[in-house]
Amino acid sequence: MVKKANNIKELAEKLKLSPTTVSRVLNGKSKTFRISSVTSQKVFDGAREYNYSPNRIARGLKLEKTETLGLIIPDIANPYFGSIAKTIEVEAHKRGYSIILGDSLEEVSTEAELLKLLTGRKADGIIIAPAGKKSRHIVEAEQQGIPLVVIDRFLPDTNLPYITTNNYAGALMAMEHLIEMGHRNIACIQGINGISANTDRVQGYCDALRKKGIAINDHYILGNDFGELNGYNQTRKILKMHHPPTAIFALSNLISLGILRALKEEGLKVPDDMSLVSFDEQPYSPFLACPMTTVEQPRNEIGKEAFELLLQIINDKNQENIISKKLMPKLIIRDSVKKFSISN
Amino acid sequence: MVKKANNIKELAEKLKLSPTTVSRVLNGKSKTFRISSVTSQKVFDGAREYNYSPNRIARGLKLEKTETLGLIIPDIANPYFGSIAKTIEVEAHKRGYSIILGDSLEEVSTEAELLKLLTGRKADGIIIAPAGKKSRHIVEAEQQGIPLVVIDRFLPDTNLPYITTNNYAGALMAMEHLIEMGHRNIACIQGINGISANTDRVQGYCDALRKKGIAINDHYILGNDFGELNGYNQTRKILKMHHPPTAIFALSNLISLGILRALKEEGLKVPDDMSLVSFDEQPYSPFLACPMTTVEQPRNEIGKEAFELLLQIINDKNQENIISKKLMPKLIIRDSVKKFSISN
DNA sequence: CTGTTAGCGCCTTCAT
DNA sequence: ATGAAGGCGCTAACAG
Repeated sequence: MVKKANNIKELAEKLKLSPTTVSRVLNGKSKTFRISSVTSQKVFDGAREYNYSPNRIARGLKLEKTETLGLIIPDIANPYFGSIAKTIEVEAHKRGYSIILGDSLEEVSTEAELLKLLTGRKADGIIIAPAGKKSRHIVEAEQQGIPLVVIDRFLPDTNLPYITTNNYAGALMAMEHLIEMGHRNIACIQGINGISANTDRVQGYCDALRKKGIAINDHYILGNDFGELNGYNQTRKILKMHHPPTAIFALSNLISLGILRALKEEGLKVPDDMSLVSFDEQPYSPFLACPMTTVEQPRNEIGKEAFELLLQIINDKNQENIISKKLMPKLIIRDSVKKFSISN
Repeated sequence: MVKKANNIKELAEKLKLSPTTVSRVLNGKSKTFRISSVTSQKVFDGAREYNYSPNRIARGLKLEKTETLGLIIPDIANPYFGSIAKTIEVEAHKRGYSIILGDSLEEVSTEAELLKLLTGRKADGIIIAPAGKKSRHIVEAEQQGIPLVVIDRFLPDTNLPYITTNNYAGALMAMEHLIEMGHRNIACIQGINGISANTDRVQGYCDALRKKGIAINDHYILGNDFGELNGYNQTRKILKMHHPPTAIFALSNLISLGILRALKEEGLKVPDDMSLVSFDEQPYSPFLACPMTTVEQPRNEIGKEAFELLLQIINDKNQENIISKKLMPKLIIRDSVKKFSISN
C-alpha cells in the first residue's frame, strides 16, 4: 500500500512542519511568505510522496468560494447545447473551475430545482439556457447574489446579462435567400412562442417579407415547440393546406428533422417538392438526401463569451462594463432551396 | 429586500431554537427525536420565510459525502455521449445527486487531471468513459477508494466494473447482414486500436467473415481513430485500392460522417457505388442521401445501468454482487446496403 | 521565515 | 423533547 496523507495536518506532521506552511507552499505563496526553497521543496516532494491532494470541500467552506460553476441546459443530448457545454467546460477547466451540469428537461420546474440546488452547493456562478418564458426564479437566484449569465436567449423584462445569437439577423439572412431564389409563399415552423430566440427569428421572418412587399400570411406561421414532433406535425398540416407554401423556414435543427420525416412519409423531395432552410448547422447537414441550407449559430463563441462574461461578473467589483452580446450567425447555402425563375 | 437566513445558526436564533433542532427537523428526523409538531412546523415555515437552504459544502465536509458524482466523457458534443450524459444526470438528480461534468477531449492527460480534481472535490463516485488504452490513472483513483464505473468500453487487465454495449454482437449482426446481402469484400474502418469497444467490434467483423468461410484481407481493416477525419482519410485510401471493397463497415457515427464526405467528393453514391453500415444510430440516420443501416447502442440503458451500479458500489458494504454488463445493441436496417444476387 | 489559533456551517455525541 | 460543544480540513489573522 502506498503511503498516504489524508489531510494537511497529517502531511504537516510527517514533514515536521505546520499546516500553515504546507498550505502556503501548496498555494504558491512561498514567495510572499519568503519560505525557504528547502522547505518548499520538502512540501512538494512530500505531497507527491504521500499522494496528498487538498480537500476542496474544506477549502470551499473556508474561502467561501468553490471554483464551481453551474450549467443549466434544456437538453444536453441536443448537439447544439452539447457543443456549447463542451466549450464552457473546457474553458472553465483551463481556469480551474469545475462544472456542475443540470439538464432541465425543458421544464421550468426542474430548472427552478436545479437553480436552488446550485445555490445550496455554493456555485460561484451559473450559466443558464432558460427552458421557458418564466424568469422569476432566475431573477430571484440572481438577486440572492449569485453571478449569472443567460445564454441562447435573453429574458425580456429583466436585466440579466446574456450571450445569444443575433437571431433576428439570422432569420433575415435565411429569408432573404429564400426570397431571392424566387419564393413568395414561405411557411415558418417556430419553436416556443414567447421566448426571445423564437420571437426574434419570427420577427426576422416577418420583416424580410415586409421589406420585399410580400404580404404576411398568418397561417404560414405555425408551431410551438423546438422539438422534432412539432416539425413533423406542422409539416403535415402544411401539406394539407389549400395553398401550400413552396418553402419552409425551420426554426431549429430538431424541427427540420421532423419536417424531413413528414416529407419522406409523403414521398416528397427537397427541394423539388418543398424548399427548406433551417436554423442550426449540424455535422450531417451536408450529407442529407438534399444537402441543407442552414443558419449556423456561433456555438463556440457563445460558450466562450458566456464563460468570460460570468468570470468578469464574479471577479469585477465594478459591474459597469457588463455587456450582453448578440453574436452574428452565418448562412450556409447548400441545395435545399429550389430556384424559381418566375414568381410563383 | 426579502428576509434571509444565511446559515442554520441565524435561522435558529430567529426561531428561538437551537441549531440542533433546526438541523434535525430539516433532515427529516423529527420522528426520531420526537420533536413536537409545533416546533417542526415552525422550522419548516421559518426556512421558507427566511429563504434558508443548507450549505451543502459544510454538510459535505462534516458528513464526508457530497452527493456529487463525477462524469468524465471524451467528447460531450458527440450526441452519443450527450445522450448518455443526459440519462445519467436525470437519474442522478432524481436521487439527490449532482453531476460534475468533465470533458477529457479524448486526451489521457486531461482525463487524469479530471480524475484528480474529482478526488479533491470529494465526489462520492465517478462514471468514466475512458479516452484511451491507458488505465493506470483510473485504477489508481479506484484504489484510493473512490467508487468508479467504466462505461462505453471496459479496461482489460483491470477489475473495474463496467457497463458497455455488447460490441462483439453488434459487429456480428452488422456483418451478417452485409454478407447475407451478398457482400464478400468488406472494409472495416476502425477507431482507436487497442481499446475494448474497438477490439470487440473488429473481432466481430473477423469472426463473421470466418464463419462464412470468407478470407480476411488485412488491408481491409484500417484506421485508428473514432473521429470524422479518420473516416475521411481511410475512405480515400480505400477508393484508391486495386481491389476496392464493395462495402464499408464504420465503427462510429463520426467515422461514417467522414466516409460520406469522401464519397461525396468523388461523386460516389451509397449504396450503388459503395455499401455502408455504421455503428451508432443517430436522429438523422433515416434522412441521409441514402438512409443508413446502423447498429444502435442502448444509450439510455447504459446510462441508467451505470448509475445504478455506481450507487450500489457506493452504498453496499458487500461488494460481491457488483456485476458488469454488456448490453445488446440493435441492428436497424435501412437502404445503405446494396443487394448482390451473385457473389462478387 | 515559520507557527498557533480561530472559525467557515454543519451534524452528532453527549448531556439534561 | 431540546441544547451545548466539538470537530470535519482548510486558510487567514495574528504572533514571533
